[in-house]
Amino acid sequence: MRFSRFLAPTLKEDPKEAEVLSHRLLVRAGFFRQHMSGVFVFLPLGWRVLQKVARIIREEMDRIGAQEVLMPSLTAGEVWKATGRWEAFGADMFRLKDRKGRDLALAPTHEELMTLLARNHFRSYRDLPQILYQIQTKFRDEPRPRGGVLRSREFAMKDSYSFDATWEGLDESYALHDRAYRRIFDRAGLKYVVVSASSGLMGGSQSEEFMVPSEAGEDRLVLCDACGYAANVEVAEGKREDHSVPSPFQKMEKVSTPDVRSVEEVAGFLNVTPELIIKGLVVRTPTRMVMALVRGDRDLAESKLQRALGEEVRMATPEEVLDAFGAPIGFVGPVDAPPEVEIIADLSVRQVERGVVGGNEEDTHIVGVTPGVDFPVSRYLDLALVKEGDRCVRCGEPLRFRSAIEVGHIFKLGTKYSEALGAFFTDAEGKEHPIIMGSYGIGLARVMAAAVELYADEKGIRWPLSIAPFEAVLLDLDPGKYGEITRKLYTSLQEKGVEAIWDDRNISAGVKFKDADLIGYPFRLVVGERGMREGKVEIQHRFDGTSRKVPVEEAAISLAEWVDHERRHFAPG
RNA sequence: CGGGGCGUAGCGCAGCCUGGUUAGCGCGCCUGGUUCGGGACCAGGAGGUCGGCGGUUCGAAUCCGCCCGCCCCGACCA
Repeated sequence: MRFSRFLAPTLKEDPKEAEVLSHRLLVRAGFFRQHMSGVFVFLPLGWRVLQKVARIIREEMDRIGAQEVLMPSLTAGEVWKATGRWEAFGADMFRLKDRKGRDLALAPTHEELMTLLARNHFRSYRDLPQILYQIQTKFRDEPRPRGGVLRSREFAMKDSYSFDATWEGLDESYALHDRAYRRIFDRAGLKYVVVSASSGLMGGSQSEEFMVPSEAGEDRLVLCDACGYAANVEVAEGKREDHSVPSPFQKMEKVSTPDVRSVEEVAGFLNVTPELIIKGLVVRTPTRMVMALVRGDRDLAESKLQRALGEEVRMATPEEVLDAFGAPIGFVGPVDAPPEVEIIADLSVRQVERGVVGGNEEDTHIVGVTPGVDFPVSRYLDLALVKEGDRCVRCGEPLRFRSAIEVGHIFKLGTKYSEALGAFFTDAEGKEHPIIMGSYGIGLARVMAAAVELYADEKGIRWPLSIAPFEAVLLDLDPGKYGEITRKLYTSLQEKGVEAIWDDRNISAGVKFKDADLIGYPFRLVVGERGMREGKVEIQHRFDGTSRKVPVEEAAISLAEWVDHERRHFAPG
């Protein structure tokens, strides 16, 4: 490819819509452009990277016996209604109607369609296990797209689904994916950690996320450097250093707290520390209302509560709270709560004596209350988010917190979708059972952005060889004089299987160097006056800057060998 | 959805507060010339519904109202 004929519009200045490093660099270097909020046009460079990532994924998915298919993006509303996700997805799902007025959706994911496929074709235990996957565009109307391609509304995703007859089979399919994912991310050159994650509702299910530590990431990780414990904050456990705090309140009494709602406000108003305050969070499940209590210095971990309740959980709306408690959010509490509302508390609450709770009356709190004495608690569980200062549950060492980009997620679905959509198989005894499923995703553009975040330097991007848009660039500094020599070099590199682009533009050398650094090709071969006086060209490695000068005749061979050597770092296995 | 910021040439910005000639600057683009190993120089040139609609005014990029879009923080997010 000649650069002069290649669409790679590089920019000298940062695009103003871009904040995070990878977004700025990828736009500046001409990999993609934004079309609208959360939607991108991938230019040749960006598309090449995506295809490289896709190729690695395909090879590794095929290696575990998965079969590639392609599902539609345009889907019938009924299938989502059948599993309840027509409602569950809410505004996150792009919806439309066809000319006959039929409900349609742009698929945000494909469990439903894959399950339907399984229902039609996997009828016997003899048909199982199976793994199907696709690389497909997903649509989610994110409330707030951000970080460029890190969270977008239309994005390419590899999603696979496993179908098993037994739970042991699911474990096996899950393990296959775990191994495949490690190989994929290793081959893509990423540094990542595998953390346990929220598995949602399908009780006992396992779920792990593949996370690339980066300030640009939206997820928070809890890590233990001593023993290797790693988890998403949503589910992380910690050893608490909680201690109880003496209370200034002698007896239980109502106090007027006009317009004092949050823990900070209450603490300030009553002149006590947050450790004396008990927060009451009201949540809804599909079947009931629950009040979760957490000590004022901690935050509720919704996914922990969800697991404890075994049902989908969401925060109750202000109206629902007012309805049930007769008091607005901010003043509700466990004392004289409606009897049908179960009161469940985080461990930290047990430490509170003569503390403060909401009064279930506007502008009122109750002080001097003790859990278990002044109000009932049906059970004490770990329901709080781990916080700074907590220690590792396994080894007791201090925990570390980090932001990260979620590039992959694997988890055991169970039978939720197969039951809802009637995907049953017949066992050896002729009995029917729901197919046991797993679901596994990788965000292709996130892999791209994560690599940029990981390795970029002040000059620009530094691609891992395996996902670079081109392996090498040939800088022809004087096309008039050395054009023919460079052309030959280029041809010979092609013959040797090195994927190169030839910068033949008739512009000053500085621009070519800057662009090459910005775009981040792993190797750069320079043909210019300085070297050619001695009949030599320069080959430089972008990553560490090492370079060699070699005679022109040996240049192609030498580069090809170097590239080949480098490829082994990213080789499968 | 709450809070904040922004919208002026392909890109990045100034001008707006305090209304008044042909709306500027840098980059990029075009033509000619000189350069040629780290974002060259000189000369000439093209390119604008000042996000949209409405209002105030003799006069609006500038003031007022509504709307749209984009970004950031938060909320939200198998």
